[in-house]
Order: sequence, then structure tokens, then C-alpha cells
Amino acid sequence: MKDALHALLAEAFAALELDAPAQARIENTRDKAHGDLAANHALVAAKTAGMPPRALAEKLLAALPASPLVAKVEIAGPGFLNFFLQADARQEVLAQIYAQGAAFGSGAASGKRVLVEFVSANPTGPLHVGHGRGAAYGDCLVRLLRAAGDTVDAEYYVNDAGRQIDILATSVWLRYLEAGGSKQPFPRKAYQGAYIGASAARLREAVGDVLERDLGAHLENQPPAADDDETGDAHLDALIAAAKALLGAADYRRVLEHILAEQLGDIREDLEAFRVHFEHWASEREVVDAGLVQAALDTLRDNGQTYEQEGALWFASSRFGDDKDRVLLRANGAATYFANDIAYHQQKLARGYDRLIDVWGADHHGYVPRMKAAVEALTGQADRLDVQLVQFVSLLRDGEKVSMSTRAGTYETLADLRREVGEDASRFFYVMRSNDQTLEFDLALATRESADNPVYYLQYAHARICSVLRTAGERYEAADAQPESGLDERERLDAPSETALLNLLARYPETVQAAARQLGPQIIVHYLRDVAEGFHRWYNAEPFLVDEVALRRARLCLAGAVATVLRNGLDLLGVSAPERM
RNA sequence: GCGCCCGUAGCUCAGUUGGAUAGAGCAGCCGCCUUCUAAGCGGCCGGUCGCAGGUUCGAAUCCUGCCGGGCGCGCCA
Repeated sequence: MKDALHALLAEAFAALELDAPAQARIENTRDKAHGDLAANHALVAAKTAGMPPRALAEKLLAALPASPLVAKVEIAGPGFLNFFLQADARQEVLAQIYAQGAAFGSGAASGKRVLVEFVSANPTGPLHVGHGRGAAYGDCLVRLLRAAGDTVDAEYYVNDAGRQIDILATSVWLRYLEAGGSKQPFPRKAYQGAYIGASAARLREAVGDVLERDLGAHLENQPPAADDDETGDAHLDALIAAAKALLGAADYRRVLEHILAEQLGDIREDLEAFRVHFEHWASEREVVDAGLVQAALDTLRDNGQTYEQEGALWFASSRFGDDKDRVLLRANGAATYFANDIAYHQQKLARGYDRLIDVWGADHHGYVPRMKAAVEALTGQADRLDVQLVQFVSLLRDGEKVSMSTRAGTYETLADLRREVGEDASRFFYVMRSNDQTLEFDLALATRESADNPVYYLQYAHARICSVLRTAGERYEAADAQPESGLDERERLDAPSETALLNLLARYPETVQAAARQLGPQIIVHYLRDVAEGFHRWYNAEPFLVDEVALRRARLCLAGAVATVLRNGLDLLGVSAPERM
């Protein structure tokens, strides 16, 4: 529709021998007194045309060719051209909706391959409510970009290398020893959660006591257990070293694989239950073992972006806008986490993706410039990586903030949230707000007053339509109760509430495109709220199951179309569209 | 100190990348169920868009400087 009007205006500009302004736009009007669509061409082009906006608007109006789509055009305000559409042009959307069904709103294939990496939480414990936001947001991006026509994969990057994983394995082993009678105090800086002990018990069940070792002798002259960070870390490192030495590589690996498999299994189940599916689970350890870190460093060096200083290898990230250069290889020869991450991103690019999207917690925002610098240094293109930050979620329980600490095991898990609030409401709440807005999640409100949840407003509209269609099916012949069969009567839909709804439905495809372009699922949320509101208004204004057959069929047709759009939109959010409530 | 994000109604937040009289929800007040689901609808109340300049036909939106809040600034991961 907008394209058609753009074409009309282009003709008018050509007739006036003026250049059509490229930045001019046709917008949906907010006030119906301004027609259905408004063009700001005269305002934008006034300066280059050398005449006042309103004068230009008059000339454009005179030069505008007639169109079967347009009922009338008015000049308003400072020089807007307001278009009033022909009723049948407005009703045309119904035919599209019934022809395309679940695909209505989806764009043509773009041929673009996109990889969205999200959650990627360390497998050192259950997912908490902060991860949940990243999961819901990232998954919506996948759904949105697919709807927009891209070929999209979802990926979870497992940080299964490095010190945190050693701490995890050692924590499990210490609990295992405890169960065997060891009196070694459990270190404060190890993982405290009850799931560690439970996992250790299962380990013992599986392997018996073959992992028993005597720690005592190994800890003499080692840093003592302590509360302060420095000594506590040293103590823990000593325990990790002891575990590796006493168990040997093979048995240590056994403990590590045991807890890792359990953790990842739990995380995957948790996410699947949350309707978040990953095509790929990438492993940091595999990236390292495949020699990709060295390969990435070679690429950077070949591109002339590294140098050595004080025994370390540096990446000159400041050339690409980072605050300062970053270490890749430490003086002791070990690669930094950043070096591994560069290798991982190079691998993602090598797999043939045109665009990478990373979803990170907002606390990692300082990491963005260096990662973008790395991608630019590797490929020469800065825009192949897009990092989206998800701001914090603070949880209110009984009006009090819940403190969150992974180590202390005193956090609210995603699984708890799902149980309390449900998948639909929690997913909806997570993406209802822009991702760069902090989110206050009040559990008491979300659970006790669940009827006030905005998600129910949308779902209720859908259930209401289904109820009407059910009733119609009971009362009338099948031919009269089928929504689609009313297409031929669509010219009867001319009540104000129907006109407003038809205009809204026509905007759905462009809304999907806008949400995908802006990576903003909340745009879908607000659009759907408008659709639901439009429906509820209509429902209260006009009866559907009227005696006059043609009118009834027309209205059922519109109702069915609204249900389709609601269903399609809710599906983009991963929220169900119930048929009864 | 430097950097990123945020500041819009009593509260929680939108605002289609510069458009017309700044919008929702919740809370508060007043109405609407013998008829298709009242988890709904209509109405009222509520604003110096943090502050001050600037850019232009036009600014909540862009630029500069302040003020306030959050987060981050390791040869940690």
C-alpha cells in the first residue's frame, strides 16, 4: 500500500520536474481525521524545490494521478498529504490473510544467513532469572529474523574450558570425598549450591569409591582456607591442583565430564521447557583443541594487528576504537579468554554466516568494543557482528529484592520462575520491555494478580474469537460458520471499529519487518496489544452472530483474520494462543 | 577519573530512528452483563518529556554541557 502511494507521489514529482525526496516517508496516521496514511514529501522537498511546504503540497496534489486505491487526498497541517483509502483497498488485507495463513506477516527469503548466539551461561549451575531474559529475548530475535526472511540458527556457546570449570569439578569431587568421610572443610569460594552435593552423590553411585584419594598430605604448606578473596582463591587453586595431581588426567576428566554433562542436560531441558531451542551447542574446549586459537592469532598477526610487549602478545584493538590494546597470550604463554573468544567468532564467520548477533548481559558491555574490534581486524568489516545487551532483571519477592549470588547458591532460578509464573507470562514479561531497559520482575504481582497480566489481554482476545467461532459452528450451517467463506462479503465491513481493525491488520507485515530490523520484540508486543484492543472494542460495539447472513459472514471473516494475526504475532514471542480461557 | 546504558503521568513503561493536540497499562473516581467469554468496553483524573543551550519549517527523538540513577573499566572468565 505504501509502495503504491510512493509510486503515485513519484509520478507527481516527475510531472512537476522535481526530484522526489528519498528521505520522505509515508506513515500511519494516529488520528483518523488525518486519513489512513500521511506523506511528508512536501515538507521534506520544500527547500530544494524553493517554495513553501504548503504551496508545494498543492502542486503535488494537482499533479497526483488518480488511483483506485485512494478515495481522497487532503493537505493538512504544515503541508502533509493525507490519504484516505478506498474501502475495498482496506478490505483487501483479509484476502491476503486467508491466502497466507500462518505465513501472513513473513517476508520473502532474504538469502541472508544469521547466527544468533545467546544465553551461553557457564554450565556451573542452574539458569537464573537473568539468563531467562537473555533466553526469551534471543529466542524472539531468532523467530523475528526468520519471519523477516533470514535463515537463522540459534547457538549456545559452552564455556567448558578455564578456571570456573575446574572449580566446578573440584567442588563436586570435594563433596564426593565428604560423602566418603573426608573432614576437609568445604571452601567458601567453591560452588555452594545443593545441586553440587546431589551430583556428587550420583557420581559415587555410578563409579563407587574409585575416586577416593587422601587429600591431607597434599595440602600441607598450602594456603589455608580463608574468607578473604586473595587467600581464598589461592586455597582453591591449591585444591584444584591437588585434585588434578591425585586423580590423574583420566579420572579428573571423569569428574569434569560427569558434572558438565549433568549441568548441560539440565540447562537444555530447562530451555526446551521455556520453548527455547538451539540448533548448535558450541564448545570452547573444542575450539581450543582444534587449534583454532592459534589460527585466529595467526590471522591477526598476518593482518598486522598484533605485537609483543613485556613477554605477552597483544592485539592492537585501540586501532578499531577500543580504549586500549588487549592481551592475547600472557607472559606465561597461556591464551586469555578473549583469545579463545576471537577464535570462536572467527569459526562462526568461517561457517558461512553473513551476520553474527551476540546477546550478552549488560555487565559485559565493556567487552563489546574489543570483540567488535576483533571481528573488524579479522574480516575488515565491523558490521558483521552485532552485540545486543540485555539489562539486568531485579526480582521482587514480597516487595523485597532477592539477592542474587551464583556462588552462594542463593538465587532465583529460571525453573522456579517458570513454575510460579508460567511460560507464557514469563516470556511475555521478559520481552515486553526494550532489552536496554532494566526490568523489575515483581513475582507477587505476576503470580497473585495474574489476571492483570497484559499477556492475558491478548490471549483473551484470541480465546474470545475462538469462542464466537465455536458458537457460530453450533448455530449455523458449516458454510455460514467458516470465517473464510465470508471473504466475498467483506465490503460489508465499514463500521468505524471495523475500519480501524482492518488498518491495523494491514500493518502487521511492516510491523514484523520493523521489529526484526530494530531487533525489538517489544514492537510486536505493543502492536498486538493494539490489535487486541481494537478487537475488544469492536466486540463491544457490534454483534457478530446477527441474523443477516451476509453481514454475519463478513464479521466472522474479520474475526477469524484477527485470530490469525494474534496467533502469528504471539508465535513470534513464543507465547501460546489458547482457544479457551 | 574514563566508558556504556537509562531519566517521559503517582507507579511500570511505549513512542514506528525528526512530524500534526506526547501515548498505553496499573493505581484512583463514575458508568455498562436476561443477548456471541465482564480476564471485556466507555468516560473522568493525571505531563515544565531530568536541566540549560544549539541545529530547522518542526525536537521526547539529533548535537554540546551540566544534574541524577545503574553497570563496567584485570596478563579473571
